[in-house]
Amino acid sequence: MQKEISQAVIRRMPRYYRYLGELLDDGVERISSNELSVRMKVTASQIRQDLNNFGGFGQQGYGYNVQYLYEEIGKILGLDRQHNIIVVGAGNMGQALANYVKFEKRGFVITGLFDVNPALAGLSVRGIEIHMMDELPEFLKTQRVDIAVLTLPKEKAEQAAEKLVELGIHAIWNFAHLDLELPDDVVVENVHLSDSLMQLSYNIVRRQDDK
Amino acid sequence: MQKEISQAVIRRMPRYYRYLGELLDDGVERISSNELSVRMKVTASQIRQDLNNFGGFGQQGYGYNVQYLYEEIGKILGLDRQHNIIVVGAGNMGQALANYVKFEKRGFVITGLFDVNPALAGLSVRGIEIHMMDELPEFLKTQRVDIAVLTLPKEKAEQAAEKLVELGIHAIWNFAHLDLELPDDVVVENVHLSDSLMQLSYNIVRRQDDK
DNA sequence: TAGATTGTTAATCGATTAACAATC
DNA sequence: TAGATTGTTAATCGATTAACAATC
Repeated sequence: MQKEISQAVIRRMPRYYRYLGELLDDGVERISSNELSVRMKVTASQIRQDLNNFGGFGQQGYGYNVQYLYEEIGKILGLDRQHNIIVVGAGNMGQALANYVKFEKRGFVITGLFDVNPALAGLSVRGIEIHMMDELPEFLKTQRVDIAVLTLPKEKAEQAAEKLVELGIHAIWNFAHLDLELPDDVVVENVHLSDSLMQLSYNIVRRQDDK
Repeated sequence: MQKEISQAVIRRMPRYYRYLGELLDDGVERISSNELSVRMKVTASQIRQDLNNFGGFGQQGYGYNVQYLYEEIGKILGLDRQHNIIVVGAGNMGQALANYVKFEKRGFVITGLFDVNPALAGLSVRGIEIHMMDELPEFLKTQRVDIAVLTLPKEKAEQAAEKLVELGIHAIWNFAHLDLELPDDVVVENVHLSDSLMQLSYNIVRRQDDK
């Protein structure tokens, strides 16, 4: 088992990936930690320190090859493989995510939508069928699912999460406004939109008070 | 001007608010930092340290009054006032957010949707009209807008953000997949969904590799 | 009053930044 | 080779945890 890498570092990796992708699009071939630090508004030291958690991707006197580093970070983030995704909760948010095609380019493929609302049964979003929750066991028997996106209201989310884990799901992208209590081997990533909005609100109020 | 409070602390405040709200719903009158720490899986020390950034809300030998603390954190987060919001980008994500009524309960009221796509002109979501971007100056002249939600694709987002700031917007909730370069007095809160998904992906891959 | 628990200071831990020897 | 820039160790800074005196 490799040494544990702090979540602070992990959180920065997608941002590096994004900037390197832009550099690649701009036809930039090599970049030094210093140049990159100016663009990204972080220290060059942090960039080198972060990358060296995963390996020595650079070369003294030269810097980093953009293409190579981009691909390596992609691999670190698991973007070199396909992730099959189901969306549990086919309301507005679930449908919006299902319609978002950019994820697919990165290997995140939505293969099914699920809901409890019978009014949605048989409908589909961008060609992806909406199933009822009771079809889930059969669905998971016949195909691999790597990630379940949880976009149910919080009253239904806890129970659905437990069901998902019971059926063998090991990764949940949780949009419900609660902390899921699940076994340790289940990976959960939370998107708490209202927390984010409150943070914004705090910063607005503070700016006004400071004046 | 009060002393600067770290963003690490701010990020935790909405979570305290959520747990206190649940306690309130459960009819709990008082709670000690220790009891709360068990529920929230953080240290009691951190709770007391965090809260004391804003004031002494507790009482020795008693703990914290749930109702009182809930309200005080609400005030800190600016939930005691109304925030008028416009959504710029009336695609799937914009419409999903406009349909999400829970924000309204916390004082975040969406008063208009904007887009550049003429096909959407005149339509409305949950009674909120979709305007064209060129109506924005007039709209902002006639009513107060505190927050602009940016749900445009990244190619259009930068320009729209500049326009918004030019027209007097000081707070942006940014869902576009880029870092906005805006003046210091503009508050930006980012929701980078693909970053979040990549973090999840990283943790999935790592768990598999560890085995 | 005695017991409980805060508010706050001090100690520890971890993350960031600086410095520089290694090396391309 | 000389110059540039990494990889990595050491120093600093900030955040978290522990401890305890203050006090309800």
